Amino acid sequence: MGVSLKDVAQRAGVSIKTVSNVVNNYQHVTPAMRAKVQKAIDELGYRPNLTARHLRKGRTGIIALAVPEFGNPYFAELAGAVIDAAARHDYTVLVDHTAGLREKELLVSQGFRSHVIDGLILSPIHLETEDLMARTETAPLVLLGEREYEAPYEHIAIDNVAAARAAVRHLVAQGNRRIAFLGSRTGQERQPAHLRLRGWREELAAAGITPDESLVVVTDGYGREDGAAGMARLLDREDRPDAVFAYNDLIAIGAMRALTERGLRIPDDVAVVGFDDIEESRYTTTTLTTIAPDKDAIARLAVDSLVEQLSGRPVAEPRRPRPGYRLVVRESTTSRSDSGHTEDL
Amino acid sequence: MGVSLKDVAQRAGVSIKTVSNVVNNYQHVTPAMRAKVQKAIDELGYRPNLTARHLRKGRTGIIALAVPEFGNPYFAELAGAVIDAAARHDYTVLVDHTAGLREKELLVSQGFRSHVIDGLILSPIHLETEDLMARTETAPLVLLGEREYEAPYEHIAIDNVAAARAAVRHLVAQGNRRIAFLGSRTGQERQPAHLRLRGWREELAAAGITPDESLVVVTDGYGREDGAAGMARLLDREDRPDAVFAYNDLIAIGAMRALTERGLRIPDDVAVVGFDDIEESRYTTTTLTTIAPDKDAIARLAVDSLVEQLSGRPVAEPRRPRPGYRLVVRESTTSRSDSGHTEDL
DNA sequence: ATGAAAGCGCTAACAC
DNA sequence: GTGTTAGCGCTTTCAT
Repeated sequence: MGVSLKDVAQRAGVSIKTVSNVVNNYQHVTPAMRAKVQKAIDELGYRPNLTARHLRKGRTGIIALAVPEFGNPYFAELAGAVIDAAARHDYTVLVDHTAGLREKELLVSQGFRSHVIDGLILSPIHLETEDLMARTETAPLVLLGEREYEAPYEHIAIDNVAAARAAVRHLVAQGNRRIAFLGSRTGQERQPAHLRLRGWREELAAAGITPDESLVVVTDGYGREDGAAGMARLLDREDRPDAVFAYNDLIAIGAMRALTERGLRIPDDVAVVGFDDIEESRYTTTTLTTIAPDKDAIARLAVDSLVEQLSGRPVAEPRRPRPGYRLVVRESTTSRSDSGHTEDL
Repeated sequence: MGVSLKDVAQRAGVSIKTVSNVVNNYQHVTPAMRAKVQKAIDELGYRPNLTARHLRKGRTGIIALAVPEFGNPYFAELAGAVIDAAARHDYTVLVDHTAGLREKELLVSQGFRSHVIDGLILSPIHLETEDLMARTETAPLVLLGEREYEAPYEHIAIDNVAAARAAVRHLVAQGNRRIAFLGSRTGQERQPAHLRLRGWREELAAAGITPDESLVVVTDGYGREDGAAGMARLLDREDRPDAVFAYNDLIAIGAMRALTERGLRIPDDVAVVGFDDIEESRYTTTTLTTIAPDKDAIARLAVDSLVEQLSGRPVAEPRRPRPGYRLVVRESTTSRSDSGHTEDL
């Protein structure tokens, strides 16, 4: 096995405690002693066994982040931001994906690695409030994303309704009237796209346009192919829309692909707005107008909340921090000369 | 603190060992005893403390994966594949990113979390052979990616030279002659793009075309913006190329964006080939021809190798498994009717 | 088939 | 300032 504190102590001719003091940069160690111990450490190539330290301290310094899938760049970019935010607090991140399966989300929220992770950041899609209420795991949990829950957990999310309204308002301002919503899951109230769909309804109504529910398109998933398939179905109808508000950028990009394949021009024939501001949206041939959630702020708020709870703050009254977002206007909704500006909201 | 084995033993009126037997599904436990213990476990809500188990067993069941950045979908997609492959061996993956910094790569390879990870899969960019030789950490390490090392570690990578040659051969077959290489780092031999650049040189020579080194474009990084900037510089010259072979898909996508902005048609004016086959490449307005490494195979081979080493196989003679790859022909190199076919190589 | 006891490597109390 | 000791929760001989 490896070299332990005992081995180093023996070599240096001191006690275990002294070596421990040196390793942990304890204040009151004479420089001479420190040097002597350090020499033994170097000679033996000693590396502290963090597992033992974890057992002793009851904490590991590891937090978990569970997202639906890395295939969606939004979550990949978010994961990078979380890792950086956690590193600033000396936490390491264990990343997992749930494939958007309620089963897997449940498993993760119950603490799939009990006692090895100090806390969890979870971005659920199909988890239900009752799942959360039945949770027995005691490690702190912070929720991310659009789904809303009646459960005593901190939830970090931008104001999705307001953001969706901003997107639709922009489309209306550009003169569009038949605006479709692409990426609904089912007709139910608690579906993932709930809030953005509500924003779509509210803003249309506010603009004096009666929301045409037949323009709400259900997709199988939230990827590019789902957007392409949904858009294709929409275009098969007689009365095609003049604009599309997509649940996320991937769906929007899939939709743009479908439009291109049919020879339709963006935005002249159909304007498109997405949601997420993944980097890809800045490089599509027709660059994509989108809502840009402040991913760094989301990551920071989530990690800060977790760290705070780990330091002992009670969660009696979970807050609901609101990270910022922007509407980023690009070519998919405007003539090229107009695009490129950004609206902070 | 939490509920321990001792608490359960006390409640059930048995010894610790018996409870442990039940928890670990040990064979020789009478059903009656098992039921009694299980009851106590359920009543107390006992969860085994994995940290303690780790300390005792000297293994944690956690392996680390370190990639340059999640912003590149290739690595995000690969990470997903590695997590799945590891799960099949009951390993959990701790994902980290190095930002492509040699400093960070060094840190990670030295075992940034000693004793908590059983092994490491690292995709280096700027790490040097000497760094690897100086490594003191004993946890097994598996290397990924294009860089080559003279060090005793297993290295999983497709045949980059052959793959690059296939890409260039395809371009030549389409009638292109002035084929640029986009994404070189410096003029040195050991640069990251080394092998793909060699493939470019070899295939051109084989086709009877003298490689024009002025068509090798250095970029600052490996992202979309780097590709756009590099392509712009190339187009500022008088004698523009008729085709571009990019180091990866992101650079290729950036290049396509630059071409579009200048009103050039793809592939009529300039054909483009990428490398990685990220999903995005199937949805760009002009879909991108690319080399598609078998990511699942790469992930599987890497995890299998690690697991094998963890089970005791010596690494005296590290192998060099060669996962497969394909040339996926899309619109960026052919007229639309020709595209969509795939060549297994 | 079950129990008793040792010890994985470390930190935290408490002595000196 | 430095040494001694107990114990975190678990698995693993070794008894019985």
